Amino acid sequence: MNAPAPGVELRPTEMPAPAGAHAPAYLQSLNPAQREAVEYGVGGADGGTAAGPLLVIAGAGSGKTNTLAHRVAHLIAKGADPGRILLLTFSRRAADEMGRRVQRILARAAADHPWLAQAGLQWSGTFHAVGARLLREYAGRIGLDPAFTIHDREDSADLMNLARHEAGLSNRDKRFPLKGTCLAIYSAAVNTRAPLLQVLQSAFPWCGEWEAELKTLFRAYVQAKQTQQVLDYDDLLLYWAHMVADPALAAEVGGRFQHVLVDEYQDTNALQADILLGMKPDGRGLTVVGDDAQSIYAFRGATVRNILDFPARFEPPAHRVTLERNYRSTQPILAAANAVIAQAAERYSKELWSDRESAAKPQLVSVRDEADQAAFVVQRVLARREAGVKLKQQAVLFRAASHSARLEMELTRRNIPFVKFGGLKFLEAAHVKDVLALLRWAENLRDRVSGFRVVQLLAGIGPKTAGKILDNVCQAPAGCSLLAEQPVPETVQADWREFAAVVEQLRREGAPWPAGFELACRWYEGQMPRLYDDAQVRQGDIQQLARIAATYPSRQRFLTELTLDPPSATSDEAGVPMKDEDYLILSTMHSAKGQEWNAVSVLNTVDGCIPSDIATRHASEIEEERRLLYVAMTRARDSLELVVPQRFYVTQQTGLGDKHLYAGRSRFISNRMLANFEQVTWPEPPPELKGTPDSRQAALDLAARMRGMWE
DNA sequence: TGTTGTGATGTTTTT
DNA sequence: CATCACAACA
Repeated sequence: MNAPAPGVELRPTEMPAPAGAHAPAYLQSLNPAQREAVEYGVGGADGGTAAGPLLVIAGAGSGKTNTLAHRVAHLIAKGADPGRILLLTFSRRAADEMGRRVQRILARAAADHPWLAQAGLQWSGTFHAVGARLLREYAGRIGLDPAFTIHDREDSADLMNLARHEAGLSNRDKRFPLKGTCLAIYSAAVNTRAPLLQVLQSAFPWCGEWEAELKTLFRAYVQAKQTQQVLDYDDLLLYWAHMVADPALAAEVGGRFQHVLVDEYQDTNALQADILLGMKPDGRGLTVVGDDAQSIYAFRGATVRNILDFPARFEPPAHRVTLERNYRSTQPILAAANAVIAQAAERYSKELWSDRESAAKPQLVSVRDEADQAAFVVQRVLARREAGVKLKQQAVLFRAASHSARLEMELTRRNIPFVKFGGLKFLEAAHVKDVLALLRWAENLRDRVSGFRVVQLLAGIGPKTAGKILDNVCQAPAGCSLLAEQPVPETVQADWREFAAVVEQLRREGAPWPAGFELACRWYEGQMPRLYDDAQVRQGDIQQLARIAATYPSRQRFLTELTLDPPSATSDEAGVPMKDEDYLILSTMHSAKGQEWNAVSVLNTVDGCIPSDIATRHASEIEEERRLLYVAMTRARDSLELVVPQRFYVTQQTGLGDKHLYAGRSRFISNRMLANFEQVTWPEPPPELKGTPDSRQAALDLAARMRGMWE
């Protein structure tokens, strides 16, 4: 789908630092390329003056975060106003980390300029979080209620479903796409800014026949969101983009920020690119950083073209700096990772190198099945801990959240603490959503999805009654919600009155927080035993939520920030372990982005898992899976092992059968690459079998050869 | 009208 | 296995 990438010239990054460098002491630790990225366009009498656009191509482990942090600190040290720097990161976690580093660098610089140590970034976060903040501020001028609530993906899907039913699309003779699919299509169209038909043809070909109906549905969905004053994730970007498409507002919003810096630019989409261009049309003050080889969010509309085409979007083109020196991984690990990415259909001329010599190649470990895989990983993890590597410095990565189930059982059984990132279900649990729906409805009575959910929690109220109540409440004049006087069935009257009183109290002006949470909880706990058999277990989650709620200053902040930045980790026990406790990291490959560990184990390096068998329809999807494996491998500093179970169970199977598949090693580790790995079989084959051909191994080799015929 | 059971169907990654 | 659509019951 893509034209060949523009070549990125190799430049020697290992030149000695310029003699007699006049740079301040806090930049001495950087290599020349990094320093160029930090200092480009900064300087002169007034360092706050914004120079032309800058693109930093930063390979994995090339000190990208550090470089960006130095650039921010340098800008501030040279006179830029920290309150007028906008730093867009991929996650809240990344934003916090960046803020800490900037502080540290400034503290070092503060020896010369004591006032610097106080400077803190005020505008840093994800595109979505910054968008939400700007939209609330400008709400009055763009026709939004500043008290709008934000729907997460599931809420959005529920609203889509409502619209879907109302449009009469749910009972056709031919099956209409389900709510999740509808939302995915809508979201793809919004984020890629492409016409619906094109989105359908390229990504949802089986829904092509429904174009007209989908258009109708999306019109209804947008209408519903607007009357209810709710925004979905995409709206946070879409409204922002439209806001800066208006010249006057664009000048105002863009002018607030002297400098805009974007991290992980390879994972931004067309809408985000338009936002940046809207705010900084000539690119002055704009810095983007990323690595095309690590683009792994195409499923969310991200396009690697953003970073590839960035220079040419400006006149004169953006300045480009490439960071190729890797400080993270040992040379053998890097060689293996380079070999994997070298197979990519579209190659970008960038080859990472490291001077961290090591004799240890990454291992390709053959195990019998997933049980052995879990046992193997646990054994290795413990061995490394004995050797002094903290559990926190070790990570186990996998393609899909469910892949770690076996390992989690084993860890629990052996009392090894762990924290799992990605695939979090905490906010998706029905009871957590119930409580949030109550709070969100209290925040915004027009939010139909929340209201619909919470009202039906009462015994005796179903969809029909709930619908009527919501209609009445929405039509009531502002400020008088008439909650208590709803036409509920006789049997529900008492319960309803109690419920209405709770909502009224939550809505009262200046209701204290987190006392409001307690109030909502107390009511909800009364309903739980009736709703769930396992109310006891679920109550624990509610208490967990209460602890989280208590850390926010207000209900609005709590609701907004929880949907935009849900707790990223779960552990088996309630809550994240104590900070000083040691625990093993489990993470999806996606959530591992930007992180690094001393030791990394990759689970299920098997065709069907990576690449995922549901992502092999399109060549471009397979390419993304390849980059995903590359991202996983480049997280490792000293030790990397890819585990290949010869046999693994089909995760979702009917009944109690032991349906399993024999799958080969991931196609991304081709035979030619085997020299980059040390091949290990675990457990070690018993001595009497050594030398005799292992039938299973032989069979697999043949299979590989069959596949190789078509490479 | 509301709740509960049955059979069919999709199924990853995340702001 | 979880969700959805629909049919049967309270």
